[in-house]
Amino acid sequence: MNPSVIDIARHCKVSPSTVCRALNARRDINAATRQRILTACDKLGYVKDTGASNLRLRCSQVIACLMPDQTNELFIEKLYFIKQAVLTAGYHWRLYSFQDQAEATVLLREILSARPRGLILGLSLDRGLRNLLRGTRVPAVCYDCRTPGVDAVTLDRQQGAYEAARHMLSKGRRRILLLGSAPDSDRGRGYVKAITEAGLSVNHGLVVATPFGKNLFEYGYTLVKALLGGTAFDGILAVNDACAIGAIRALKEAGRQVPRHVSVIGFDNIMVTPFTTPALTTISQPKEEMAARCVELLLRRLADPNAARRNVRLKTALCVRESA
DNA sequence: CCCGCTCGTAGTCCTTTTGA
DNA sequence: TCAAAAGGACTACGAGCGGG
Repeated sequence: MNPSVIDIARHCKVSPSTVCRALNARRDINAATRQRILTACDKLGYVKDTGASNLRLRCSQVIACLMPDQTNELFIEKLYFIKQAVLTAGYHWRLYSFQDQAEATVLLREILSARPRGLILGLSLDRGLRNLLRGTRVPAVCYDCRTPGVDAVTLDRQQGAYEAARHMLSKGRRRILLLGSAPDSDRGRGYVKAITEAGLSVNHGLVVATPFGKNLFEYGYTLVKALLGGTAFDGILAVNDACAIGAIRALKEAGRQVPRHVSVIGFDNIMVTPFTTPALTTISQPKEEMAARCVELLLRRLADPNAARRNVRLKTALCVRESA
């Protein structure tokens, strides 16, 4: 049985309230008394019962983050900025990651039962889960996804892809490969818009959709390698930087120079790109701003649970690194 | 006598368990 | 079935004490 503040108080011959003062770094306690209590906590193996603490305070200080499992660099960077934003706002951060919808459902129930102060969701909720969320009244915000009735921060990928494709067209590229995105996806719509605005028609042989997988470096590499034998292209708009880096490797192996022979634009601007692949132009996600806006929306919802729902849509920025 | 520091008492929070 | 109790952390309020 874990010792409680009462046990610590008894051991130190003070009251439980004095122990609480010591544990919570309050000013109204003598420094020597505080040190004596903290030493006793260490000695007796005291661990705060957060359930009881939440009970007393009527809320927890935890902002939970439920995100899909991913192993890519972008995911790590996203989490880093979300965590920083949560900590900066003075809350604790807990990450829960899921592999499929079934696990997400189980985790969401677990999260809500712990009554977090807020929730950052990396998935769209179905009707059942929306009802669950509404019942607990835990304020939530969707990160880069949408759920009816829930605040959201999303990214305008269509505009990003549109600007990227226009950039390549302005450099004289006419056969641009859309690598990893379907024509009816956000990126695909931006691509199609730019192509048609330039008076060209969309060549469906230049649109290759790939499912999101564990290793997009590999996808980019193998797909471009396979295409190089038969399909002519002078530009690649890749679904993300990892895919683009794989594509560039395949191009190099085939003796094609980037960007002299083929322009390549990735998506996401992961931190490693400028060091590993300086020639790669990329469409930058404002990850830090997205995280900050999420927390901002949560705090707003905490202050006014009845505030009108908001969807903050952020723009991408084209980071041009190539010279061609 | 007043003020500030330190610490204790009593009561609160809400859900689950227990007992009548 | 329903009321009461339990669980642990926390704080509002107030008391004791010493120094100016």
